[in-house]
Amino acid sequence: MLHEATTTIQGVLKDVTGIEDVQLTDGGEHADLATTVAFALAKEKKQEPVQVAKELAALLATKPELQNLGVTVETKGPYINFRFGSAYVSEAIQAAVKPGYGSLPKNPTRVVLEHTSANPNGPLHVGHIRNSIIGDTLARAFRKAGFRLEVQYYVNDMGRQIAIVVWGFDNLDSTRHEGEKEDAHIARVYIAANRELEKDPAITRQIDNLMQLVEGGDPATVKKFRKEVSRCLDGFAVTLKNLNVIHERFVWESDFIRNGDTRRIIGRIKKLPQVKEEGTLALDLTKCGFEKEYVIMRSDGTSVYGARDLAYHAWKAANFDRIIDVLGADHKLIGGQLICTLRLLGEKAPEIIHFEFVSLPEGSMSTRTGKFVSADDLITEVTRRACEEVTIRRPELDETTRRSIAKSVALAAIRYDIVKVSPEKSTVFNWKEALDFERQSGPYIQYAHARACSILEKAGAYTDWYELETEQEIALAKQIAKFPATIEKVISELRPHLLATYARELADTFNTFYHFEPVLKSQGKVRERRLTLVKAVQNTLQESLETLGIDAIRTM
RNA sequence: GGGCUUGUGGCUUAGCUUGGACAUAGCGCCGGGCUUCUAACCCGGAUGUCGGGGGUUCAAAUCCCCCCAGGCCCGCCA
Repeated sequence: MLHEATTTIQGVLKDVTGIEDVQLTDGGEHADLATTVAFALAKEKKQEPVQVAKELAALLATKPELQNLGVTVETKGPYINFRFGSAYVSEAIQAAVKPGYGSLPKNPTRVVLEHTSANPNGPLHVGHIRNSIIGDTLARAFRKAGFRLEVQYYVNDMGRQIAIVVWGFDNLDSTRHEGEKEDAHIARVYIAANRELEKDPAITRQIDNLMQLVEGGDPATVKKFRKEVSRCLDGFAVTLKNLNVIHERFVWESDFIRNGDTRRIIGRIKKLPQVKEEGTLALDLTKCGFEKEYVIMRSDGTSVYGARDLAYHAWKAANFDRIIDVLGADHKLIGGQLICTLRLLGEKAPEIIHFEFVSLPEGSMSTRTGKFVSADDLITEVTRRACEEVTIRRPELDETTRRSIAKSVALAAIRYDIVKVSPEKSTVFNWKEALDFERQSGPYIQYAHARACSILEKAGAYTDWYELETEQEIALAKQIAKFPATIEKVISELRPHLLATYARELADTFNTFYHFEPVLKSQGKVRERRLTLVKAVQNTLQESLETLGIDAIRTM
């Protein structure tokens, strides 16, 4: 809706001004869309901007494209303002009441999206799930935008960390505690092993040996690595399911050793003019602005992470049209090196979304030292708090229903709290905010949706009526009309937090409407058009919430 | 030391890519609203040198330069 109207206005502006790409801005309270093109034209024509705007607006008003859309043009000083008419509003509502509103036409582009990919040496913590939630929300937006998408988790199953875990299981007391979750068990052994390693650095040699054995394919060692990594992934699966995060495929790093892909890509790297073979195998990437050389192979002949990651990305490039990775900001340098190397090899490079770190008030999180808040603990605590809240608000409901609502509310609180912040901001984890279910939260948006559901349920049968009248009705409809353009923007800019902002603003607008415009108590056409509008907002909120990976519950 | 990045009312945060109309909203604070469609809500009020300083421009939170502060990175770890 908004997208089409914007394109039409831009087209007309281009015809009239001759300027190729006239930017339209949100008009705020002045208009639905606005342009400041008069400033630039004024300079060219050596006239006053106000005068130029006036003349331009008069000319624009005669254009049939705008008249057909019902767009009115006016000026306020040098600003040219466009306001959409009733046709725009009623068309928006007609579209918005239909299931699947906001979906974009099918797109044949095959996209692979990698996210989370945490090392399997301990449970997912609140830093890791920032990755999961950004990635999963983006994945949902891509699906909604019609793309063919596969979501992958890259399992780093042969890193040093895993060797340390395996060493711990071989050499330390590592019996699993009663009821201990697998990933928590792995972390406990990993932390203990690191303590030993600190006391006795000679253990490093045993770790190196394990790494050589696993890369060489020693069956007993490979089996041990696989066993512990699998157990950790079983733990992750529970956490990810609770967070409503979905991966289509888990891709194991070691597979790229076993199937020969790593060897082959190293062969190709050796032929590059930038290669440096001096004990290690490395690349000179000064061409891309990197001073440090990029090491691919150790002097003992084993590959480093970068080599396997190159093999993985070459495989993705061969099977998909677009590659998107969600990675922590600590991967910025190696991400750049990876892209540079893939380009040198003539391969498609990934688009990487980096997000900044989540730390604790007392400092950075660290699996190695056991300083972290696990995602499981977060889920448990937020769910407990949600249960209390539901019990206070809805004592008449049975326990099963209350628990079910609390679970959805907790998920909403966690996912929304994380996705609403721009990825480039580093954050400090805060229990008070995590446990807040009020404004600017997921539950707030769920509540607006449940409220709309409640009205519709009490309304009974009505006939759709798309002609709106009052200021509040029209404001709400215009907000609803922005949804498809928001999905489009999320995927073109790879910024899922825009959807979080949108959904919250839609809930705000609806709540204001709710308090000023009675629906069920109004009569005749007014009642019908308001019910139609409530249906449209309910559906748009539902589609928004689902794209955010949050349950659009009907009562709470 | 070098690179990347962030800095917006007491706290959290949008806007910055694409410069324009009084800088967005929440928490907290002050005042008001539940016999009325779900108050996880709404309405009103106070609170800002948009880190600091230069520059570009008719116009800068937004672009450029310098400085300050925080985060991340600079490994034959991943």
